[in-house]
Amino acid sequence: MDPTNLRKPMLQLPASHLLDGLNPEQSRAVTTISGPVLVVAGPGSGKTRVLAHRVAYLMAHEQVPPDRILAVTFTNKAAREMRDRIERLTGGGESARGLVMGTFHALGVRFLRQNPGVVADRLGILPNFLIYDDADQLDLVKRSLIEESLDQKQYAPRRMLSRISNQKAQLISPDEFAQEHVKTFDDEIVRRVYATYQRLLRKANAVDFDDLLALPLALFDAAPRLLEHYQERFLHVLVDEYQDTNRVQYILVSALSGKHRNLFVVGDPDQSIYAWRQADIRNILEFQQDFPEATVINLETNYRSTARIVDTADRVIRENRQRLERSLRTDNPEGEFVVLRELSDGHHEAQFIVAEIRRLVQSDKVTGDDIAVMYRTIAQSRLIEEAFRQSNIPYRIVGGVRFYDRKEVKDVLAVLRLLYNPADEVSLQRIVDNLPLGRGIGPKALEALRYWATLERLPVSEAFVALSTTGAQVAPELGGAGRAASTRLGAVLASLRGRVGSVALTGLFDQIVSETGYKATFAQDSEEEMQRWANVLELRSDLAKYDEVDPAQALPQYLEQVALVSDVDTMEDDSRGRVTLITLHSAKGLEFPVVFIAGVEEGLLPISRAIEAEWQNPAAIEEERRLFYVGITRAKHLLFLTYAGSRMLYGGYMPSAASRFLASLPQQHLRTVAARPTLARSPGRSLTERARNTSSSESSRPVVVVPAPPRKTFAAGDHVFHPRFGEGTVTETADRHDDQELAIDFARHGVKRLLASLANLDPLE
DNA sequence: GAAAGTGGTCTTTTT
DNA sequence: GACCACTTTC
Repeated sequence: MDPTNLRKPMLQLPASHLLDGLNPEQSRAVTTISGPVLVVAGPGSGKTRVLAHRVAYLMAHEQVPPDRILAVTFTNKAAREMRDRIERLTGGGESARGLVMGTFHALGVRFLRQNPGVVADRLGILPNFLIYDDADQLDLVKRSLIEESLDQKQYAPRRMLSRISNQKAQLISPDEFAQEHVKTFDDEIVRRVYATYQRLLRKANAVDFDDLLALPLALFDAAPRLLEHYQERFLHVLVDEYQDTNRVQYILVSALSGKHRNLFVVGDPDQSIYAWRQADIRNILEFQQDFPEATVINLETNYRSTARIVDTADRVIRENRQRLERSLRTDNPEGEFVVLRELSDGHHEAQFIVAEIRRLVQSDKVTGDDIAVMYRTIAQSRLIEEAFRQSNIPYRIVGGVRFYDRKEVKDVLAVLRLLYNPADEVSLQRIVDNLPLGRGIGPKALEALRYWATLERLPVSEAFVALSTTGAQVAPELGGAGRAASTRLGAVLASLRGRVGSVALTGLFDQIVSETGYKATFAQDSEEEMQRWANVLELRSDLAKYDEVDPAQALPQYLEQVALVSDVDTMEDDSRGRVTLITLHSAKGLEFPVVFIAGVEEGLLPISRAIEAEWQNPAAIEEERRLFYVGITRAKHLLFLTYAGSRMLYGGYMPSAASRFLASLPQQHLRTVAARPTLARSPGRSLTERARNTSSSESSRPVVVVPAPPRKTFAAGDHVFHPRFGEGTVTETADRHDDQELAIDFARHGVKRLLASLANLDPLE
């Protein structure tokens, strides 16, 4: 941590091996050590490798002490992997100790935690601050709406939060917003909500994700010598996924590298998929303007995917107008065809994916680990998950509801959070609403205590504690039942607080679930309840990981980890044979031998919101196209693209059209199969009909349509898969005209009699 | 104050 | 079809 610590590293390894196996451009990226460097790296071009080798090279060859290197990654997982890699390259052991590496947000916390005095004095944030996640923020916005007497129907909290976050990501304070950015009545509402939100956030001694980026800058403004200290210290600053940085991150990085100007950024403008959270593609496009002396290196050779996949990706992304002209190439073999498949609906799509996965796994060429199914929206995962469960295909889901976001987990976490930060009103509210101990404490009691606490200049939870210790003088207008219930809660909080810092977190957990009566709320007889209780116990095992940590430090460290881990971070490298289900966004940076992209449809990819905004904002569609590009380029060997003719939306089936993006797929790499005629559930028109009937929009351009395979016939004993009923065995068959009537015994639904032509059955081996 | 019921609204992606 | 805010009923 000490910047004056300029000790020479003990590494005396020959550094020559660090360039082994790198191509000339990669080598140049590793060895261009002084001045700003921009590496524009296409997918699969070895950028992770370059980053790791560069850091290792700086340490081993240039003798830069690890603690004078700062590397920013997009996820914690990437940081972990990078560290491992660097350690392996530099002789293992603890060689990478001292390297400052992590996400922007983790880095932000680090700066704040390292300077508690200045942060408290100048920014008004006490050392025990909490990090509010998305759900907490939303709670706070709702509370702000209530305080401002605004209708939640009219001013959707989600939208308000997104507008607030946009302001914060541009460093626009509530005051500045009020003075310069209020143009419409809606802006005026935003102004009010933003101001209140920010006030409540600070009152709760909490910071949100945007603050984690903005507050370090405020800190440096308040204490310029602090910035100088870090500038002096960091000889080298490296940033991964630079195309997805926002304005604040750009300023932070520029500031930190301001002294030595050794700023090394790696990114791919074609993979910029976070504009919606204020990522600013200009950061990478204008790097050379910002740093005129910059060296620019292009990595265009793809080592990941087959030639057919690379060419397909290249053709797709070429259609974007706002783009640096460049190409992606590979020396890899041609590989297999890309498969494009139309299905009648989402069930059938899931069933197709299941059938293909079975086929692949049974061929022994791949295992479940090798396969990922990607989609645009989390909602799509449900049908696929269901089909996997019914077919006993092991899977894991990345994204969606984080473990820490589950209700029952959050309930217990709320207590831990409140113990750490008594000002955390969001958690207090949660406890009052959800734990048995909160019963009997209604809005009136809470308001009375809140009022009293304000008068006494205490955090609200202290009012509860005070009730249990000093009783009568507290909140005199609080009557009978409410007073009794509040006193009970206060007593438990006081008792728990007495043990914080001296007892291990698991001990605290045990006391919480028993004394708050939480454990008793889970009914023994309900399977669902038992599952939820199992989740609570899983939280206990998670806490147990911190039992080795000094009890005084365990709670803050744990809570910080909870706030900053993403779902991808917890993804194990070894998925133990399970297929990965993942959103396209989360899949960035990953690779799989086999990739399915489901729902390549108008309305999903591109998403409907982007289509609606198309005329006003064509860039939105381009971002969707980049997302598709990211998906395609995750695949090493096999790529399957599927879309459905109709899809369930708001509880009803809606016709769905093939994505416009499919029109740019090169036909020579494609195997296309249209939907089988399915009479049962097919309100959507087939692709050919759609191409014939709709007008000249791009989306209607026909993709090659291969005739549907001949209808299969079934015999008794056949194993089949039905999109609704799952797996079953044919027990009887009877010929009806040119059709078959089948009796099928389904594992989960018993015997059904179905017509072969209508039932969407797929044979199973 | 709590539980059960009703009607209206939504679904983009995440550190 | 799921979830939430709001109501009715006890």
